[in-house]
Amino acid sequence: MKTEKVSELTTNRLSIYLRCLNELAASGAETVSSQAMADQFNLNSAQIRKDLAYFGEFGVRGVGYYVEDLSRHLRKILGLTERRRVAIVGLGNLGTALANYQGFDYDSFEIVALFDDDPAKIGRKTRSGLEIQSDQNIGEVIRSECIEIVIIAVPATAAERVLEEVTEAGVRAVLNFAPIHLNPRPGVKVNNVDLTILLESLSYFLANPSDEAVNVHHREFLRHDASANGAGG
Amino acid sequence: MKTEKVSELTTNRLSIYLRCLNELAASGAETVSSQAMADQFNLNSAQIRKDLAYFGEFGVRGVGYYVEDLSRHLRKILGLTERRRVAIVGLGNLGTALANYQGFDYDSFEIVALFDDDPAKIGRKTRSGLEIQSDQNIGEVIRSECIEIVIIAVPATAAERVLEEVTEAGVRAVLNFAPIHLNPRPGVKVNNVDLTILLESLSYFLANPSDEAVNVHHREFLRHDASANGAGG
DNA sequence: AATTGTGAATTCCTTCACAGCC
DNA sequence: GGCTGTGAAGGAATTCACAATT
Repeated sequence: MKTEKVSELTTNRLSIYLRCLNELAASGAETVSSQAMADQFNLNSAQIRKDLAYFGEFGVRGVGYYVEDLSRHLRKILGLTERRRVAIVGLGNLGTALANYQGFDYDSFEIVALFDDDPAKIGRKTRSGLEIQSDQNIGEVIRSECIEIVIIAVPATAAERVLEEVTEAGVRAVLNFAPIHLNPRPGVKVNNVDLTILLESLSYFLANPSDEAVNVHHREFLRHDASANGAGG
Repeated sequence: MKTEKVSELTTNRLSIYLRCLNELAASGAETVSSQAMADQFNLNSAQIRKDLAYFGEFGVRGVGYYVEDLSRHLRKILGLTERRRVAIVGLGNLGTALANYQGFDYDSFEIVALFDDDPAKIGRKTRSGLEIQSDQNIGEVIRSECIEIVIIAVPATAAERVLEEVTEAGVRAVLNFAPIHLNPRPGVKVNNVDLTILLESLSYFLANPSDEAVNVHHREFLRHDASANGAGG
């Protein structure tokens, strides 16, 4: 186990490995080798071993990794053993979709508050029964509800101010869907999903034919991109 | 102007520069220096100059870049001078939100078809008046409507098959929101938005306090992922 | 004087290759 | 024999620093 700083490229891959392990566990596999995982994602087995080695020695030589055991370790490393309270700001199309999205792991992420500035929306409830609140109260509610993660789904023009407010209230983790570069203060992390960049990247690809498309794809996936995605701030 | 292969990290940044130039143009600025742009996004001015230099010599020494001129070049490079026809597959919460999303540049991206496999949804129209079609016809419609980009917003279990079908129909650019790793065939590009990875990355950050948060943030944003990115696949 | 364009240096990330262990 | 963990090598992306240009 090393103490040097771990790259976000590495930690993002941990999520991918965890997903893989979940599937393996569901299919009844007891152990898995780094090579087997690497094959699934078209990446290098040494990279998987190295990624894991930043956090400990989880494998057994000659055997591989015990699926359940490694899964438990990764969940711990990723902080998924605690449930994080999440708020969504901006209940337009995207915000509403996210509020109703069934794909989150509700053991790890619980949406507990919704904010909007449109009086017509305030007081409405989403399918899950959660009520949309006035964004006048953001700071107060974030504190009282112990919200740790905020999803920004407001227009670009409002995003900066929202970030400012939630940061002021102590939030240190933000997922931003507004197509704008946000400058968080030190100690605050913003992950960006920038649909404009993602689409323009496809446009570039279509406009500039290349014969190495697959390799490009794989590299970018496994680095993210964070990209997340996409885009980041 | 070089002929070597351009990294996707570079081309994604072009989108960011273009957005910056749009704002500058709106504010009436005639020229801009790489340093001025770099300041806005907390990145290195040499990187901007180098990114641009892959595609030509757009600047004037001692002056900087002419905003309108560089903007035009970037739009051309990114293929935004042509309008791409887009389809969305899967009209759940997310797909519907995307179908109604107002943030796209409609000069460059036009949503022209919606597909779902739920008989209850087929025939319904979105706010924009576009009708949801049966996904039985995906291939046929993609060809007849000349669709170049497909947005996958179906559950993870269905994503692989959708990719297969649209690829078979000739689509080479895909934006995937399903939380699964897709293996596109050569010549097909898939950009991924993996909300699971993006959230888990925030969870990791919260679980592992570090004092270098801001730097990490900036680096990841400007590289993306990815992420798209967030996440990629 | 200011700013670009770029070779060189640096930093970061990935892959190789093998010793060590089961 | 098979597989992990990792030092060393290789490759890629960023940043430095300066010559070239207006």
